[in-house]
Amino acid sequence: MNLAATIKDIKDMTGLSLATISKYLNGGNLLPKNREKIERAIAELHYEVNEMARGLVTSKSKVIGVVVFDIANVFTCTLLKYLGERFREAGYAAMICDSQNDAQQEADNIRFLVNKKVDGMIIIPVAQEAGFLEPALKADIPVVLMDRSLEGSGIACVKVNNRESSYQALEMLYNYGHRRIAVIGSDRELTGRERLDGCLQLLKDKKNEIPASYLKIGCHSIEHGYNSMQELLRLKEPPTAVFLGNFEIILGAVMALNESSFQCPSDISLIGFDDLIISNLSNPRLTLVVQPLRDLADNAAGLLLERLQNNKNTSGETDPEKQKQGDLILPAQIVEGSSIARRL
Amino acid sequence: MNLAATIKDIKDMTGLSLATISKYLNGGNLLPKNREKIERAIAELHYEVNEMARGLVTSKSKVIGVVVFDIANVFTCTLLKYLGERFREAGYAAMICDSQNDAQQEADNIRFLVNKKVDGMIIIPVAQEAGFLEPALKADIPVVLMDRSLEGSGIACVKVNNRESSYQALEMLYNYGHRRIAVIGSDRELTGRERLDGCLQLLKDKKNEIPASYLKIGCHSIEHGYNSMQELLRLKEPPTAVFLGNFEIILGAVMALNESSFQCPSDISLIGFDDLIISNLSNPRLTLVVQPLRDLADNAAGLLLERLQNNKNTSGETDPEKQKQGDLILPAQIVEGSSIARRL
DNA sequence: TGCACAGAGCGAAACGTTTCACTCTTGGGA
DNA sequence: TCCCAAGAGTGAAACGTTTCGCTCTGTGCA
Repeated sequence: MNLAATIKDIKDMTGLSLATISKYLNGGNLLPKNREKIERAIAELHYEVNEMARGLVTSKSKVIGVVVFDIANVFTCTLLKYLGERFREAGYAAMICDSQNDAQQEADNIRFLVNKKVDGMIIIPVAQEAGFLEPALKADIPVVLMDRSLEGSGIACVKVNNRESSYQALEMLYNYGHRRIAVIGSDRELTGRERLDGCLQLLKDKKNEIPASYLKIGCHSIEHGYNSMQELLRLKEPPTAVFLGNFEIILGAVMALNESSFQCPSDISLIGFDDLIISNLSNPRLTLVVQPLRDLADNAAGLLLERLQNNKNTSGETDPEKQKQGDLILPAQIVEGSSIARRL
Repeated sequence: MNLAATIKDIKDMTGLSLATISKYLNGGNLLPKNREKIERAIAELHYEVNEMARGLVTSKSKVIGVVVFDIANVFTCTLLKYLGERFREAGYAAMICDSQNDAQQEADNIRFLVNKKVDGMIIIPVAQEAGFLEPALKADIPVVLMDRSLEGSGIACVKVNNRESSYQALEMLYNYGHRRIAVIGSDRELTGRERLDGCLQLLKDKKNEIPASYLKIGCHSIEHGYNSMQELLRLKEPPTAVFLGNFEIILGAVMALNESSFQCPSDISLIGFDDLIISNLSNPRLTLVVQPLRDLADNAAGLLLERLQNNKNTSGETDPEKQKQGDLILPAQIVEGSSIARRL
């Protein structure tokens, strides 16, 4: 039916040339009289730029691809929210792809976004090697990682100081007088390994040996948290404090604890890594290592937008030295609840 | 540098015409020998279709726009996950836009997606009137709503039976012997109003009058839940049971309860509307009205995909009667925890 | 042997922009 | 008064596909 108006219709209506109208659309200088004419025509015709035609010529889409390992969790979607805000301010839209924790799908996502000619990408990766990024790098699309670095890839990653924060979390337990400290964590992703590292380092530094049964290493899942906590509580000598490696583990562990006869913090103290919102639900309120999600998103978005800007200026001739930026590591913050008891 | 290969490079390499190669790309019939030639060339050149050029000609993008009122919550992003799965299966990608609970931004999002020439839209709206959808409807883009209908708009909405489920939830409290029943809810969105309606209807049907102070009507926010619960507990005669209208309200209310000396369920019983996952954290486990998120997403995606299919077949000549579909209403399910005590 | 027809391939136009290189106009300084 | 530069506008080519209407080839049947 009524096909969308094009620049040609404006030309017919105003008598101006395509080039002039294009100039107007892209913010060039025009005689006020012509400017007015065009504006009237646009209003009357309800003209809207056809982004595909524009994209075809400029090979820019004003779209940023965001690839996340799993979209259905609070960590991810809060980041998405903040990222979205930044991009929108800068005139970019976000195209969000969920990898569903599957490396194959992640690789597909990258290819898909390359085809869509996104101008840049933010990625929270599933894979542990940078190979899957090749299509993007080949197409000269700037990439910024979040949360999980790809070691040795030379691709910048914005993340939290997992190691140091976990160290501090365990230090807190230690300073409260705890010696029988258990750790439920994951060694499946870098993030988890870094957190484990931090925990083990503190124990080592304090020469606070713990039995192997206190070390529950699996993946970041509700199940692992649930089972591990059950096992810990069943021990002849259960720990007096437990470090919970991420949101899902907290969820599972608290569930197991709630079903048991143990009380927090009188019987068992808890400190968790991740989300703030959940601490509202548990009683007592959990003490948590909280990631500065807003800062993480702001920095990642800023880094990417800056690159997009630079790429435009230097028209591709980017200094390879500048590309090889290291990680940007932000401090996490311990927010105290009342889930840690003092032991003397 | 190495510009992406185009169909023309394949032409040069194979000696075939552009039309033939295009035919190959779109699944037409070719001599095996030519098919092979093209495949070899594609592999060698790492050719990938330029979606913008294709889109310019076909004015199809194979992208579905998803506009959500707020991206940073479990309800939304779980839906996004399921929707994404369906769309991916059907060869579509999702472009997700966050309206941040702001009608202005929502209208911008619609315009943006129309410009991006998305093939269809799924919308969980902020606005209560359908006006903001005009750009999409004008451009003949099929739209399916979720969770919140736009009354009188004639646009299909996939949602849960808020009224009936809330009715049943209150009935459950009533059947457990509760008479002093309070309701914390929202009248800001249709969803909230429907739930309130259901609650009030049960009270009416049972001729179970409650004091005005038991009716806490505000918005779906943590704050409203928190403040309302505090106020209820401070009453001379507090309720024995409370209905919590959505996830955020549950969060706030449980927080207030945890800080008080009241115990659930001995002092006060709870039933909440929304998310399953949170019930794992609270102690005791909450009894909840749970929405069938997977079904909601499957149905919404199915409805939209079907329309896209039909539009293609009939090339625009859609029966206006068919467009004016009513809402698709799915039943929610009450999942019992142990947050309701028996009162006799 | 001739004919019709289906299948395969082709050339060129079209999609709606941007951009390059050019022309025209105007006004100010020498 | 003349000249020049800056500013404003223009026509045409280009971006990488799809698609329309056409031609060519070869097969099977009468």
